[in-house]
Amino acid sequence: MSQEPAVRPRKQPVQARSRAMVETILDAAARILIEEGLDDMTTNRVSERAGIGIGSLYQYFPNKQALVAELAHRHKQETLAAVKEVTFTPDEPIQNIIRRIVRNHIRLHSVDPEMHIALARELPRLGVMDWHEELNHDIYKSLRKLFDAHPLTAKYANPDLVLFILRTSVEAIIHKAIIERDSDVRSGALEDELTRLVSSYLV
Amino acid sequence: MSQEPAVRPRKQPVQARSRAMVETILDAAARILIEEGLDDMTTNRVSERAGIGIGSLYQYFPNKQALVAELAHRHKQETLAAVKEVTFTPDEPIQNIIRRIVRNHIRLHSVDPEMHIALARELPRLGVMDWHEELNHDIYKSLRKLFDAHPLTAKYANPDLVLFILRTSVEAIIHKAIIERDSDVRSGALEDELTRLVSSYLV
Amino acid sequence: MSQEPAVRPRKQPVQARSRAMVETILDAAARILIEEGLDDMTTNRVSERAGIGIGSLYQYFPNKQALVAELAHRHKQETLAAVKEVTFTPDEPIQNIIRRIVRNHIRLHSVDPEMHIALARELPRLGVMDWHEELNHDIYKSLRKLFDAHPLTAKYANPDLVLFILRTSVEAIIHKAIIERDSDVRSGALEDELTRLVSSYLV
Amino acid sequence: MSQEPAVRPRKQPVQARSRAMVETILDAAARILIEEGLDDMTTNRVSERAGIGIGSLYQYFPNKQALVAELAHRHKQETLAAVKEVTFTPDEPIQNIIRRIVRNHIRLHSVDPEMHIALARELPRLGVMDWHEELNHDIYKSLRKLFDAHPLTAKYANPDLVLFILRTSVEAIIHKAIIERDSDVRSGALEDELTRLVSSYLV
DNA sequence: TATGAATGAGAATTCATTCAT
DNA sequence: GATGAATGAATTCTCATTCAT
Repeated sequence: MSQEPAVRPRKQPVQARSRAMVETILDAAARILIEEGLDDMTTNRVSERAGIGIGSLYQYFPNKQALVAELAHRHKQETLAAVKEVTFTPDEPIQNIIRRIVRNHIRLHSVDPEMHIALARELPRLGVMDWHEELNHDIYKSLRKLFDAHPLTAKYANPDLVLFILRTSVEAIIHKAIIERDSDVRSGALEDELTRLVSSYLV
Repeated sequence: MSQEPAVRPRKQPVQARSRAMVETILDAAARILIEEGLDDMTTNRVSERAGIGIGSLYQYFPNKQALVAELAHRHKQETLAAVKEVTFTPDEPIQNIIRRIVRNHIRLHSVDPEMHIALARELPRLGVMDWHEELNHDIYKSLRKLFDAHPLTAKYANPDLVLFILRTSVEAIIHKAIIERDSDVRSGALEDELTRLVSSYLV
Repeated sequence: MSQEPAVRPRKQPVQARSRAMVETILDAAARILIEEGLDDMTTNRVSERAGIGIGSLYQYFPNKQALVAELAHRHKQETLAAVKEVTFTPDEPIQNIIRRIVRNHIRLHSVDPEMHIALARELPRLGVMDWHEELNHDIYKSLRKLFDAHPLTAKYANPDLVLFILRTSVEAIIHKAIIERDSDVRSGALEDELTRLVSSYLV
Repeated sequence: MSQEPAVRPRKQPVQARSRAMVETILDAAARILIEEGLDDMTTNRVSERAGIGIGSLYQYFPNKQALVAELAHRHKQETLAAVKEVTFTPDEPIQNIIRRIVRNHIRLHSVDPEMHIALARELPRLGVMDWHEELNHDIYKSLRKLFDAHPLTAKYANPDLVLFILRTSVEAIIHKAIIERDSDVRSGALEDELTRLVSSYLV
């Protein structure tokens, strides 16, 4: 408490420590969320597993909700980061375009499947219905572009509904296939079939 | 004890009261579940909203879990009751068959949409993943029959995956449409598009 | 409710029925008390096991406490009924007298050992410390007479303490032997040793 | 971190606080147990009387059972700590030996009589029948040694029963005398009489 | 800044007792 | 009288959050 002159590492990496701590906390939270669910993910257990004090956790997250929100946010970011916006030119064969969109979306779901499943399982009751939506935003934009660019749109009385159907089915199928049909995902069979589903529906 | 002329079934007061109480409890529970979620559906709040003593609730439901289970069970029964197994003859136009299957499934989800949504939101974390599955069983059986009866099957290398895709997409689309696109459901537009989706994919 | 003339058995054995009901209730209570303890002997369980309505139980016993009290009272009565006050003449060999006292007390504890054990286990916390005392009253009186009749008393500076010691030891030994050393009780070995203990101490 | 001159053990605040809290809780629990019994010793009342939050109680005792167990454990430890195993040589006058054993056992019961009484009153129904047994273990060992060392044993057909009788009577007499005959305990009269009881029985 | 002891509102559940039928 | 459905105070225990050190 008196004169500890040049003892402390100069230029204390406060930010670095903070970041590390946040990382540690989120890792612990993620593992518990995935393994035991949101109800058993108590803040005390998280801090314990993270090897830090519960007080420190509250230094970085004002409440449990914020912790979960950050978990979801991170997952979304990581996921979206893995996605390249699909671009195309109107004269490109539509099959190719669709296949690229589908492939992109499958990859998007493969980033951290465990977390994806856990969040899909736990978040609905937090009123975070838009979380999934946002993840779908990319494919939505791609499909939208496809619509607007191609003369297909004219064919449909209710293009909005068509888009809704495509989005929803592609999303649900991939989500469930990741959990239940891993081999089909890996083999490319899922990609083939989804491409066919969308293509045949659109054309 | 002998001739009581118009012996109206006397409505055994015991059973009648019991049933009424169970009904009251389940109604209260359902409303809270739908409006506020499973976490806020505490046994005390349910009894309070039902206008009965907490002890009475436990007279009929040994624990909270049993209450939720009965809610889910009821919903499943009511839902399945609304479903007529779709039958058809192989020479019938496939479009018709598919349309009937789709229509049936839409009706199945329209029984008590609020409860359907609430259960879909809350049950996953109770490990009741099979609940949705069971509800889908009917459409699954119909689609399976369609497969087996028609010479379509031969066309697919992986008929199992095709079936999975159809089931999942139809289910997810209807589920979400009920929530988000009520007008399309009512207008029949959803039925049209779904029929088209399945038809074009299968043929 | 109207005219059921000579249907009811004339001279309705109201009292008999009441008695039978009380008996049934006490039997059920006794069994549960012995087998599961006072905490698990809920009034509802008792009425259920007795095959009667809970309301009927409260017709005869104003509260749970009264039920336990009656159980204890009955046991005491049955026990004391099995005891013959030990009488003797001063010129009788003291060994014989002591043996008869001891034998009497052993028999006293053998009446309904299970209930005896159960009550000894459960009653202390109800503040019924005097229950055991009263049961000992008989041996106490016998010993007291022995003291007063024989010239032994003079020998002791504190005859009250001597009596206390005898009462307490005989009681405790028999009580515990009934539970733990059944064979010694039956073989008469306990009687022999207790007689010796008292005799050698007194003379 | 180097030379802090008179580094008084700094009294780790953590441990000190924890200990104090545990002590406070146990004190409150003990008082309620003694004064009102186990049934009225609710966890909330204990925490209230201890002047702490109920949550704090559960920080140190995982459940009510653990609290009672610790109370019993503490009492046993304190009691046993007060006892010096009685040793002797075979040629020592047996009266002396017996007197020392008796005296020892009396002291053993005098440690915290209120708690001793309360535990004896409440523990039986928790199935903790061995608690008293263990406390008696010391006198048992001493008596056993007396038996094995002296040629007395040969005299008895059933030495085991004799030992049982001695143990049970000495234990019961002391236990009850502490409650009912405090003056005799203090005056030494009890010690005298007990010595005489055992001596006359054994020789 | 990090800590973790302390908190207390609130959740699930039990059970002695009442009273309308 | 007999019944048993209904009651609700009371009990054990959890967990998000605070704050003194």
